[in-house]
Amino acid sequence: MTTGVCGVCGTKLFRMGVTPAHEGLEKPAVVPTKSAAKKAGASSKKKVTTKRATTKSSNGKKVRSGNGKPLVIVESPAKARTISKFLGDGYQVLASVGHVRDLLKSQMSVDVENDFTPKYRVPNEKKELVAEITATAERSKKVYLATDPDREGESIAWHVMDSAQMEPEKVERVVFHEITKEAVAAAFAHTREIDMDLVDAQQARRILDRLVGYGVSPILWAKVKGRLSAGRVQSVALRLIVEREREIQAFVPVEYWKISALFEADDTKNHYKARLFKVNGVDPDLPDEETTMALVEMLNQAAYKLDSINRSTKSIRPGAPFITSTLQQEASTRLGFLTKKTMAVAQQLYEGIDLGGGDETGLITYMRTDSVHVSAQSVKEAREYIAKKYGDSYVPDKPPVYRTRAASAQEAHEAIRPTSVKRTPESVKAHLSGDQFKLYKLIWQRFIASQMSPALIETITADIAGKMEKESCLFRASGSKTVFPGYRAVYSAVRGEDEKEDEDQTELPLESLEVGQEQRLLELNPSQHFTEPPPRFTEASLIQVLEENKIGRPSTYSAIITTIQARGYVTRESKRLVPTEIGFLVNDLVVEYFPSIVDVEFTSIMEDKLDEIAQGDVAWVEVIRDFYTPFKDSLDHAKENMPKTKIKPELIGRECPVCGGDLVLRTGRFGRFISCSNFPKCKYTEPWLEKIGVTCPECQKGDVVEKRSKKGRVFYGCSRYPECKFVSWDKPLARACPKCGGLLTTKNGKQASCSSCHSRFELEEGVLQQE
DNA sequence: CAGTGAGCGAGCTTCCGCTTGACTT
Repeated sequence: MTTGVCGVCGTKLFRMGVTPAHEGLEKPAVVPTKSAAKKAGASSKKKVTTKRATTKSSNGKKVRSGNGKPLVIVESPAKARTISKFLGDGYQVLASVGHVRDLLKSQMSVDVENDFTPKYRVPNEKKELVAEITATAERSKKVYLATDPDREGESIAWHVMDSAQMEPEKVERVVFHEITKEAVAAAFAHTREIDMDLVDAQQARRILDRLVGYGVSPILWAKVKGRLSAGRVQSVALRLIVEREREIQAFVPVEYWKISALFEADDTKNHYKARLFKVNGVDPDLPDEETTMALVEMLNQAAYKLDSINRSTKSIRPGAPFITSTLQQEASTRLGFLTKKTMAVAQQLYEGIDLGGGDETGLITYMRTDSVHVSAQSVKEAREYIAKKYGDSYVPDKPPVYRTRAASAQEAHEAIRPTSVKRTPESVKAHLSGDQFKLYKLIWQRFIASQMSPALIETITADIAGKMEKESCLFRASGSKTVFPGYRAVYSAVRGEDEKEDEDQTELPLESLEVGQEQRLLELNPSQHFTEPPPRFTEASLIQVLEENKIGRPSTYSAIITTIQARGYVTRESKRLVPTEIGFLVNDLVVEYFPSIVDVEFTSIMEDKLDEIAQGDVAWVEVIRDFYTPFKDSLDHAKENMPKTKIKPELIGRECPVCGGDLVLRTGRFGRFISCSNFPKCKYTEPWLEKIGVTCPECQKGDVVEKRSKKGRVFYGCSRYPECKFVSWDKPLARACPKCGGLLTTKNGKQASCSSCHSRFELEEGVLQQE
């Protein structure tokens, strides 16, 4: 229960924490809470010592930190800095930097014979941090575990407590959903104990993933080759890509025809476009040119008049503020960013940018989230901004309510939004890189738009009836115009986003038309079309499907893509994901021998079970046992029966000039090379030249190719070597320097420099941006 | 800064989710 005392004192005490030191010093160091007061009793009323703590910590220096101050643990260092500002000098805040302990990496570390007892270890790179937390906690009277309010956060809290050997009686669990002074104060006023049911749900998830990953991967090593992997998440991702590719391969394009027309009303000079909509009351069936032309002939003879006009106004609501997946999606389609880049740039915006004052300011809220919820404070700020900038009509009566889509959402964070609406993109542009600015602008606009009124679009549909000797037909013309832009004043719609793409959309002379009026047919335009296969996944569209099926989490979406590429299962071809030979092979084996694991339903069923564990309805060991018993049979069956498969080397589609056999691509000590498939009988080889699409700047004849030095370093040379000796460490670009016409090269794909006049240019996806 | 290379075979690889640097290439 929130008592008046709690709420009031929490707020009050909190304010002292952030006011100047002289005031804070006279106040209790610990915010008294119901539970804290009960347990800690008098200790919470002690004054903070005036001695300055020799803290600085977390920089690796062994320092005597704490000085009895209460210790607060959060997950991220950036959050630690913010919280520390709120809490003031009376608290010591440390970041766990994610998990501090995990199953030992080098072995299964799950004792399946013994109730699946996990073997946890603090990894080497975390030992120093855990030691610091241990030492600080020892000196602190109180430890607040303020890790994220979700399953993983609860688990981190428990692992921190356990591995830092904290005395349970001085530990309190604190959760907040927003990082505002008020929310943090309220959270400290309502602490609780660690929820072991939630921790157990995380353990079950962790152990199941280990059993699957470390169970199936070694079978692939034995049957296919080393360094392959399978897992609950990556194997489903691979399956989706492979199945999509097979759909595309199996797709047979079907021819169809469309007929559009140009009409003119009798008494106007305006003409407008319409499309053939019905023939004898049904959809036109035009499979080939012959049928189409026969119909065109008939349509030419018909008499037309306006049959009906329908006007309607639809209201289109703005999209919800960004979450990780939607941000990745939009940054991909609007900015052309890969997910990794989106996340890296967002991280920079989150951690803080120096806006000139010397201090770093976090520009956005946390970027790994699945919640569309935004704080009341930010909504208020946005509404004031919108009213001032655009007028009251752009502010809806009530703030729009958005529902979090992913049912598995754990709502640990807010949606991704600007930390202050007042920091408009233009006002901070000078302090941001090009990419930072673009992404910040996108996030800022999306959030503002999400708090604005719907756009009002008026659509007009006119049906023109044609009468032939026996048959009848109907043409339809439609048009739309924006009556009120609403949120689109800020965040424009991508073409075809909400209306079905309709190339026959027309301007609106339709307004002057009247029902019954005769219409003159000016021309008929038949056109040939073919049905198209579904598109290959992009990184962002794959993530969208995974998210809809609750597979993977915001923090791992980008890593999933990286993994399946690192294993060689998938490559990227002009931003689309394409399975490789080995990708097909591994997928088919996993689908055949472990069908339940790669079922898209699997994770969702698992999540339901985990919820039951978190509710305390079932013990985690039972859930894991129920899963493992049949899974163990699948493992044994696969070890026994899965065929040993050799990977065929890739054919390059040319014949061996020596023996006439097929030439194949192999990988050797110095990278890829071409050899004869009849090796060792035929020893023919030739180098594999990786062309980068640039002609040699020296001889103008050869292509620039990517090569590796003996030390493994990549360099670029001419394909006509040794005749032409052109070489370069930096990658040459196709475009010549706009200033002097010299050779442009790039080191990192982000900046180009000219090798003769040394001008520098920014690159965007390999394309030159004018300064 | 570069004209070769594979075959043997011991020992290694691997999961998902939370979070950032500190490292070579």
